[in-house]
Amino acid sequence: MSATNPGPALGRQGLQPKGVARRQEILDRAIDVFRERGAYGTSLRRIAEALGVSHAALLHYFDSREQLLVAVYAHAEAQRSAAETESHPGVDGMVHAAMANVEVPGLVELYSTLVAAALDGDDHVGTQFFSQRFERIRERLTAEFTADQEAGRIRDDVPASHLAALLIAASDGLQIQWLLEPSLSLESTLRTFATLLQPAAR
Amino acid sequence: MSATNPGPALGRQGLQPKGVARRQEILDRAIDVFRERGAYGTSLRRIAEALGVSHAALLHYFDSREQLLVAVYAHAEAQRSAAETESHPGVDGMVHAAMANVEVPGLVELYSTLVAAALDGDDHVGTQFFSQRFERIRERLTAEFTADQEAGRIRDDVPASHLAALLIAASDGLQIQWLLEPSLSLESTLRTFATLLQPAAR
DNA sequence: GTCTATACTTTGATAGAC
DNA sequence: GTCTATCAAAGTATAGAC
Repeated sequence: MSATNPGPALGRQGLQPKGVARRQEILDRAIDVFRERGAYGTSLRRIAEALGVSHAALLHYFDSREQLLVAVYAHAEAQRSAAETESHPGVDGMVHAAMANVEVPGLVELYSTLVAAALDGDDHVGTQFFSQRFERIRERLTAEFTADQEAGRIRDDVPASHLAALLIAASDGLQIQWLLEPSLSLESTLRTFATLLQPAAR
Repeated sequence: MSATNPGPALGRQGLQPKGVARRQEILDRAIDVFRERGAYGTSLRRIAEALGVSHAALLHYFDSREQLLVAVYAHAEAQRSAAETESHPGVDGMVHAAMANVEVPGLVELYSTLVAAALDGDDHVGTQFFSQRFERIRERLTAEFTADQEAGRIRDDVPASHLAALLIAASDGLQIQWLLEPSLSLESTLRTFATLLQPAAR
């Protein structure tokens, strides 16, 4: 998971600089709530209670609960991916990100919950966010894989775009499987995917 | 996704044969509700309304809403996987299953929602169900891949168990990405995974 | 602009009547 | 076995204090 731009529209529009700053405070604190209690029992009132404000106050900065949750996830992702993504490109970066994700309690659960909600037919906040997020990461990985193919570092008999989508899917899916069965090695299983990309030996 | 045994404990215990039959009726009808409205706005009262009963009646057969939803998913999965899985083993079976899943409105959303909830720390009904489901499918695929490796049909320089977990993860993740971006080809992308498994040519 | 107070609606769940 | 009644919690929306 990575992001270079948290994107706009993840909060109520037309806020003053002071309001934007306050919104950051809310997001910072809200993340802690998820670290403590997970994503399940995290109602607006719980988050508000942890912040020492009323739940209605949160809706002054976010149009809905879902918008707040998406903003929280985007904020958490942006906090790390700045340096993380660029330092470890390709498969290696995904391995590092995946391992970092599963160590933050509630983060994968939050991600999975929001993605599931984004699949709903109606237009949710999450639908646009995660569609764009998937597309952005696919494009970045496709470019990297294409370069790898041209340099002969990985096999070139498969479309780079397919490899990009597969790697994202594998990373997301393995994080879930690992949380339900920690005995399987998230790292080595993901690295096996990298092995599959090696050019036909000999 | 596959299942040979829907498993027990997906409904209130100690029901009479007549009650079990009624529970099947409820599940059959509940699936239709998901086909029509998706998983999002599917409350107990909505399902009950479609059945012509009160929401409290549903809770006579299921301990909670989540238990009902898990039973609905297990029922939907069992309906098809009986013949589906055995006729198409290995990667081919997963491709068929994935393509069938995304064509049932709300099914992937229901699956993703329940899996996300199963990640919660507290013991949910879904936690046990999906843990066992993942383990069962991983074991089946691992056995198939191991046989393929011994027969020289796929490369044997990677653990079959890793390939099993990767394939499940890729299938689950790609279904989600496809629902958010139908322009990418679910089938050919998944088949690319099969290509990666081919033994080192030449 | 920021926030509290308050009320409205839906929902999951329980208890007890028939 | 099913219903009605009821409850607590939650998301949402509005009015108004400061």
